[in-house]
Amino acid sequence: MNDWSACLKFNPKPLRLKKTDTLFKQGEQVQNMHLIQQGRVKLIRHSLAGENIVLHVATAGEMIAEASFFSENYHCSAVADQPSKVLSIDRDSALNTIINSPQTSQTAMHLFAQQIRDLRGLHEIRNIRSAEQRVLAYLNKLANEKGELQLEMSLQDMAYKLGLAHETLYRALSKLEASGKIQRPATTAFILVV
Amino acid sequence: MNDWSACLKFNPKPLRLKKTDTLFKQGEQVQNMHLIQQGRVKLIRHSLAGENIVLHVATAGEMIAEASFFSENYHCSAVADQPSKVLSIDRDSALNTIINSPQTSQTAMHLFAQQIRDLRGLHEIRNIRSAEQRVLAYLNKLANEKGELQLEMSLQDMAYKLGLAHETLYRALSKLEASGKIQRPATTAFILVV
DNA sequence: CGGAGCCTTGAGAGCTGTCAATCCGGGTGG
DNA sequence: CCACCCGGATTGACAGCTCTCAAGGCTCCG
Repeated sequence: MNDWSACLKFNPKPLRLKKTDTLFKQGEQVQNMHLIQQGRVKLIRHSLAGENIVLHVATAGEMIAEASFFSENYHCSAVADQPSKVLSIDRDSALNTIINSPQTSQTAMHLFAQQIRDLRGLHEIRNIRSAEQRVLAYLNKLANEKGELQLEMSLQDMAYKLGLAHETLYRALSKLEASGKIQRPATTAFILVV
Repeated sequence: MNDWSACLKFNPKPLRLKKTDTLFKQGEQVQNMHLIQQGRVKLIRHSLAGENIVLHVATAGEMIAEASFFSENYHCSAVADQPSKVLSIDRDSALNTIINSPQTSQTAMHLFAQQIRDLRGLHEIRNIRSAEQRVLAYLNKLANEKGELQLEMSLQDMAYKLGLAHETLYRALSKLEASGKIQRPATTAFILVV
């Protein structure tokens, strides 16, 4: 759903993370922003009681720490939940670039607006009660004009995004396929039938 | 959750809408952005088949048309679903202001980042399966440091945001009150008990 | 006074979440 | 090269929670 190519302007550094690798820690000074290209990163807040609250699970295509963009310290930690590829952007230089270049400033706002639209869209889809209809709406959103779709994430990630138990997603997909509404050339590839 | 005071820089015009009043129509040229202060506005897309798809229901505190910020035409219509108060900001002047003033540019990005954080937070709360726990998490998020909270929307709106049937929300609130976890001085006022 | 919209509560069906077991493919260490 | 392990994908069974449908009370407003 996202096209981060515009981010190339910000001179990103590619990173590779193994599971449990830490991207940044709560309280540290903000140095970078990150775009997740592949994998899954958990944002965790350590409470005083020692509990770890999962604030967010960021998946491929998401930008993290944009909330920290204007803050001096990270207010949560980021830990890879899977082997992941991340683009890292130096925050200060990005901030300077944005401030000094109206052009770049617009680009940045585009990215933000894009995220907002995506989140709203997902929110609306999650208001659909029926698992089958919800899944169908999501596939429709992601598919190209031919109705084809190669999922860029695991089915479990998709289930998470849709707010479904993964078992429920599997069953919904089976039913959709059985009723002929979709075809599955591969596990994570789909074709929507009119 | 939002503080739009920063928007005063953009010289907003206050509007009042009755139910069914149209804020803007799909296809029209984008002229304004809007902040909803009170009420509820539906974003509707008119499909070729003549169906009206509800893209989003925006409630108090939300900014709409920021997706259209960089687009020439509205790609959906906005209709008041309730008597509403809206702040209207001239899009071109806002755009100019933002482009020419690094300071204002940052303000705008703050607003966007804020929206993203809010949406993510809501998303995470909606991953909580139990209605009771979900409601409690939401109340916690909205309450002040004393645990007090005056809801700025109807319970039905809250149910919508949480992805619950309103009946389910009523029941969850009753149970929370019965078990002593919250108190309700008024229908839409709450006190969280430790 | 009447209507509209919101709040509330009841009853029942059905869908979804949970628990469990199995299969499968890729990656790793021996 | 092979056995092993881990995580994802599937499928089954079942309980329980949430949704839906219904009905009634309440408040605000014309």
